[in-house]
Parts: sequence; structure tokens; C-alpha cells
Amino acid sequence: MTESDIAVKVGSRETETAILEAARNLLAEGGLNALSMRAVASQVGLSATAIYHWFEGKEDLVDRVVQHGFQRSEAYMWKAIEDLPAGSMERVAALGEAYIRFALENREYFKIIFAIQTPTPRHIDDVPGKGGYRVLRQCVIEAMDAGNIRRTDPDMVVLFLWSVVHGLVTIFMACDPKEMLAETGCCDDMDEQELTIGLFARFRDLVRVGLEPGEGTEGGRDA
Amino acid sequence: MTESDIAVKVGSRETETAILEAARNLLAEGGLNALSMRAVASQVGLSATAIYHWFEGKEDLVDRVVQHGFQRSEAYMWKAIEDLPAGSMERVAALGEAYIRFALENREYFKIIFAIQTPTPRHIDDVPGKGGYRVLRQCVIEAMDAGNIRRTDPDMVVLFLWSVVHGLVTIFMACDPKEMLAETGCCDDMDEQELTIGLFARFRDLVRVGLEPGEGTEGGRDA
DNA sequence: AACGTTAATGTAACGATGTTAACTTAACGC
DNA sequence: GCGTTAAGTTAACATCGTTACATTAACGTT
Repeated sequence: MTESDIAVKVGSRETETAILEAARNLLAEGGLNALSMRAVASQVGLSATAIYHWFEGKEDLVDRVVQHGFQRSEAYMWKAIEDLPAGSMERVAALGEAYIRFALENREYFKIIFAIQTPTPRHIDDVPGKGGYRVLRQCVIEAMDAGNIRRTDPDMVVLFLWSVVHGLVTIFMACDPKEMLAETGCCDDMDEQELTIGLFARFRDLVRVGLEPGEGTEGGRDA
Repeated sequence: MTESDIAVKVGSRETETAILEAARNLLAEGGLNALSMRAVASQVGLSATAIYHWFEGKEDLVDRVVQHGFQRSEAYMWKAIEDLPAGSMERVAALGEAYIRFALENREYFKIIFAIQTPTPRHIDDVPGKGGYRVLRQCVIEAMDAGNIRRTDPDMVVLFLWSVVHGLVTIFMACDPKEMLAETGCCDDMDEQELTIGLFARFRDLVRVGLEPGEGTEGGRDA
């Protein structure tokens, strides 16, 4: 058994990942339309129908691409908070920022998951929530224990926070932020990500006050 | 000139709207994939290529369908608040509910606008914001004048509120709400819309406190 | 009344897409 | 050595959006 034989055998396993990688690149560059079976196949050096030996069809292929993409979200989130003190609101805020950055860097995945044709409303087990939800939930609970968030159903708070950042980010994926905030004038000389995160920073005051425990809410901390 | 001649002539103008209506129905029933030129044409009783005399292509057709769909959103929103006192927080809350209902009743439009392939990031002038934004903005300003919302940049508050409801609704379009809140146990025997609006109602406390002007925030109003 | 123009539609066809069927190879286990 | 299976090919089909070209009818002008 020569080395090339081994290479062939191992290579067969790698074919699957090569297909996935090619599909991922095409998706990132040209969106879903650019991800065609034939384009993927030609990038891998196969015929289009060979893909069907590794994936059930295009839907399955796209599913796996997106799934793999979102599996990185949990690590991405952990990394965003590792240097911040547990139980602090800074952690919660950092997670929001991380979600926004992740979404803007992987917007094709988001478009697919959060909108596109799900003819069968399939098993969505790894929407970025699955990874991110756990992280955020833990941070919220720790912040409750530390007395920085008033005690309520943590899932409700998590879903609320998730809604805020997810809504902001998807709105800006559809509408041009600069066009939308033209009169507000807070937008020039920033790229999209800076702008979105900047807006999120201004949301944080509204959110924080809403989550604060008992009394001591001196209003107007914003202007 | 006989009556049938007139019918033909008037009918030609109506052809355009008949195409739009057929496209709208196909979209609502089977999503974007079901909206094919040939399917639309056969429902109207034309050949597929005849559509190109009224629309530049499929993208244009879909654009017009979605545009028409969202044009109703402004009226939908106005209707939701007409019986509520101006300047009240009830109006703001009612707008949130209306947005959720509208989104769930027109989710195909939302999927297209907020996600799908915009190879050219085209002039999004009538995202539901364009209509809904104005209404919400006015209500927020009135609520500020009435002293129910602390004075800040109203556009920031509007965008914040919009993000909350839009995020909630798009998250639930992607993930099955019941699956997601399985442990929370607040979900049985409700349909999706009831559940989403119910969650929104629980968000309202968090939002309201965050928007309240000065002092007087007695916390823990929720449990 | 005849003519050119334009609006509104139809037919045929092209290229690209996702997918299936059937065939080929090569490697492995017994 | 032989069947089985994995991995891949070619050919083909139906469908899609779209274009080129022909047709038909109505209208305005002379």
C-alpha cells in the first residue's frame, strides 16, 4: 500500500470538506445564487453529480455550510467576554457587540437562516442562538446573581436582549443605515459596523435602565 | 367601438394588476420558488413572456409585489392606534403589537425584504419602516411631549423600539418559538401569534422602565 | 381609406439550474 | 477470484429566467 493509495483513501474523506469549503467561499462571495452545484463541483475538480454522494442535495449542502458557520459563533462569543469580570454588565454588552460583529461578518449565513426559503420549516437547532444563547444566558444569570440585573425569568431577559441586537442588525442588513439616519447626522465617516455598534452603544443606556434592580434609578443619565 | 372593445382596452391596464395579484398569491402560498414567471402567466391566462411587457423581469415583479404589500403597513399601524389617547404609552405598545401581527401575516414579504438575495443592494425605500417608522416616530414624540418618555433623540428611541419587535419577530420566524422556550413552560396552547405577542407584552415592562423619565422608577413591577 | 406606429401578446429557443438514471472504476473482504 | 461497496462519470430531463422574433389589433395621420 503506497502513500498515494493512502492519500486517495484519506482524500476521499477530505472530498466532503473540500466541497463544503468551496460552497462556503461561493456563498460568501456571491450569495446563494452563486452557490450552484456545478460551480462548487468545478472548484473542487469534480463533476456536479459527485456531490450527491456526499450530500443529499443543494438544501442539505447549504444547511451544512450554515451549520458549520454558526458553530463558530459560540467560541466567538466566549472570546468576546473572557477578559471581562463575571457578573458585570460589561459582559452582557460585549456579547451584544460580538453578536453584531459576527452577524455583519457572516451576513450570508444570517440571510439564509433568518429569512430564506425554508419550504420545510426544518430542525433549526443551530441558529446562532444555540451557541450564543447559552453564553448570553449564563452571563445574564451571573449578572442577576451579582445584583446588576433585577431578578426575573432569565430566558425572558435573554430573549429580550437577543431581540434588540438581532433586530438592529437585520434592519441594517436591509436598509442602508446612512440613508435611514440621514437627518440624525450621527453617521458620517463611519463604516457600517462602527455605525451599528455605535447605535448599539446608545441603546445600552435604554436597556440597562430597564433591567436595573429596584429603586436607585436616577433617570436622564443620557442627556 | 363596442363594449367588448372597451373591455379589451381597459383590461390591458388591468392585466398588470392581475399579474401582480397572481404573483402575490403564489408568493403567499409557496414562497419565492413558487413564484415563477410561467406559473404567474398561466394563472392570468397569458404566456410567460407577456409579463415582460409589464415588468422588467422577475426581480422587478417581486419588488412591486413586496412594495405593494408594505404600502398597507402604514394604514395598518394607524388603525391600531386610532382609538388610543395620543401621547400615551399604550399607543407605543399597540404599534409594537401591530408590527408583530403584520409581520406574521405577511412573513413572505419580510423574508424577501429582510434577507434575500439583493445582488444589487437596491433602493429600499419602502421597507415597512418607511410607513411604520413615521407613525412610530410621531407616537414617540407625542409621548415625549406628554412626559411619558424621557427626552432624547427620538430617532434613537424609535430605532430601539423597532429593533425590539423586529428582532423578536424575525427570531421566531427562524426558530420554532415553542421549541425554544420549552423549559420556560409559558407556551402551551397558544398559537404562534399569541405567543409572540405575549412575549412582547412581557418585554414591555423592560422597555418602559428604560424609557421612563427621571426618578420615580419603582423597580420590580414584574415579579 | 390606406399607411405607419405602437401596444400587447404569442412561439421558439437559449443557457443555466437542480436532480435522476445508468454506467464505470477501483478498492476491500472473504 | 469474486461479489460488494465506495466514488465518480456521462447523458439526460424538467424547469427556470430571459431573449429574439413574429403576430395581431387598435389608433392617429394624411
